[in-house]
Amino acid sequence: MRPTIRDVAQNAGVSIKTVSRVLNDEPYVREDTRAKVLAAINELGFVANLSAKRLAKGQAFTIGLLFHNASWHYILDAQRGVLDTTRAHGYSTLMHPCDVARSLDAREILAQASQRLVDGFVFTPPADNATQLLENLEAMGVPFVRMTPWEREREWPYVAATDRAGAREMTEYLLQLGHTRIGYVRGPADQKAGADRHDGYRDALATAGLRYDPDLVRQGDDQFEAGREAACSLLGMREPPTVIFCNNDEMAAGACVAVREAGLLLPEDVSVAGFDDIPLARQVWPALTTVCQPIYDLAAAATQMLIELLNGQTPPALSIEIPTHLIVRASTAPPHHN
Amino acid sequence: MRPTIRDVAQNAGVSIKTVSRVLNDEPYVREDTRAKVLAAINELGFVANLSAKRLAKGQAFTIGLLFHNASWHYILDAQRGVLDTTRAHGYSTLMHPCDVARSLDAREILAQASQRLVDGFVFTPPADNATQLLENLEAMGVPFVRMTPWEREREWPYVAATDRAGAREMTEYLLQLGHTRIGYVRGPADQKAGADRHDGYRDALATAGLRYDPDLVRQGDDQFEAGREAACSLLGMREPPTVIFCNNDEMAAGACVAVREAGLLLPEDVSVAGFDDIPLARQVWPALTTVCQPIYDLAAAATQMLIELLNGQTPPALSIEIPTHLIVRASTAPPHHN
DNA sequence: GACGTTTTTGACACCGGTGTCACCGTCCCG
DNA sequence: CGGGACGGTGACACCGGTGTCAAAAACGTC
Repeated sequence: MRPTIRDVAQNAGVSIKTVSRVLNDEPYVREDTRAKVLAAINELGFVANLSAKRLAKGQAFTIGLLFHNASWHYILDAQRGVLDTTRAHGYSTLMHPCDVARSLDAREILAQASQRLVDGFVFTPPADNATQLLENLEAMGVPFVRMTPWEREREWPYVAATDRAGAREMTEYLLQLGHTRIGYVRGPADQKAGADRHDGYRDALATAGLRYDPDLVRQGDDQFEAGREAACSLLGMREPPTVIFCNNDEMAAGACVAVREAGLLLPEDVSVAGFDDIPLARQVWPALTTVCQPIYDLAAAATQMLIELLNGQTPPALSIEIPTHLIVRASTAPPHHN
Repeated sequence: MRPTIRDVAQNAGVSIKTVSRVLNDEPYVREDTRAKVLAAINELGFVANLSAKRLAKGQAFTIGLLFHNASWHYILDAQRGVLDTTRAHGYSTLMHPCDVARSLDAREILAQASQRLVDGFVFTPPADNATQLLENLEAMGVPFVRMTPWEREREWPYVAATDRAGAREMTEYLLQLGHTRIGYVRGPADQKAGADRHDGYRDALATAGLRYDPDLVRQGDDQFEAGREAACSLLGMREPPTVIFCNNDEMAAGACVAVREAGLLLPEDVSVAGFDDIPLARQVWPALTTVCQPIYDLAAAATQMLIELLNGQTPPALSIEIPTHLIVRASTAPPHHN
């Protein structure tokens, strides 16, 4: 049998409460008592039982990380950001791939909170269509932080990248290269981040005095295949765009394939740009010009904020925006004039 | 306050033990009693507290998933396989990115078991150099299953793909295309799976009556950059290979870039082949010829086996091999004869 | 109706920690 | 020297379930 706190107490000749004090670095323990207890702990090889602590404290010391689609590359970075932060605070992380918009999954999420499996949640996008779920969590007093921009009127905490500014910067760069017909592949309709990027694209066009042309815009679901299809459709136009800017890198990789399949040269005939800067962006040829979104930092910040909320502290801010930056690689070039 | 089992008992007019019986579908509860209890549960919105159950049962109902490098694409598939299986059995999964060969990380893994955070572990490769850790776990009575081939003399359970046969099949396919100088990029030296694949490569050469030429072999660490460097080195030889077969897809993607950078056509001048069939294999251009390793199934099988071990059952087998299969895409072609 | 067997139920200890509060011993001060 | 403040400690209830075991109820048999 593994030793318990009672065994340690007996071995050290003190009460269990005193052992507990030593374990938790509480004040009011004399130095020599502390030493006795530590010696006993060492001698017995005692390690505290987390389940007992959780029960007694009424806390799980665990946060749930919700994400939609495990095939999304950036999830790995988000996971690392969350895991590193929780670990640093002595918390655990419960991964939960799910679709927050599905009521079945929403019920399961609420159950995890009810079962005291987790103390709070970090949502990665897309989580913009789960108002009902969020309201339920709020009513249950279960805190959460979302990794996605959010309208201001709700006081729900979030951490986001400067999506709009990032997309504007990319579009300005493309305009500067000389492109005037810039194809755009949007993300899912229900995602605020995607909408913001789209707005950034429009901002840059407007500033440059160019008309926003809906014919140059396609809708995708952020997956590779959607990027390929959207690009294929854009390239099939009578007057196709000279560059295709996608809502994320995975779709941009798909667009690259579509360019190749159309028998065109990349980037000489058509340029392609992405968003996110996931590892894939460097692993395709030519490497993708993209907007770097520091997902690890976003995730770490979201987790930090959540843990502060759990500890009853007031985080310095309930919304954080982390800047993106343009990364120019080889998939973009000035337009080909024939 | 959330209702407890005592509230339910009071509301239903029975003892807490009877409520517990209903919750756990134990026999010896009269139908009408069960109905009364269920009604009370419903009325109060009672959900059992998992922490209490864990303490009482002395089990965490959680397994730890250990993996080395979160940037490896196949980790996502492995995660899904593990998560789906644990969830189906009412278990949770604790992700733990770590380097099992580092003693600091090994200590943390042992601590997780001591703290009763987890009941057992699934190891994803590389975990071939952690004998010390595995022996400690065995001594503590903490079960584990490894996703990697393993020598037979140790009775440690594992789940693996048919790495050797898979690499042989690929090499035979390349030979059949007409290649005779087949470059090979090995995986890390301490991984059994990599060694097996290398053996499969040699098997096929031997069967075809070709000499194994160490000059055509490079060593990589399974990352993109290593594949690029290895391929670059191979292509710089006086008589370079006509195809480069890599230990995994990520290095193969790197090799593709090296071919491009050398100003060569892929696959007309040089072919490239990978192993694993991760999503990346379909997202580069041309799509990679590779060996499909059903990682999801491997992970699910490993988890299933672990849970059976935890429940004191004897799994049907303590080692499982899951077949791989060749996937021919566009990155391979007959050699260019000039 | 008495009795043995099987089903159904409850009292209560227990899992291994934490929180509350009373108590003891010192020290300081008037 | 009495009394208040405070550092240090322990007794014990408590967190919310599960396991044990004995008692009660239901059932069948003669």
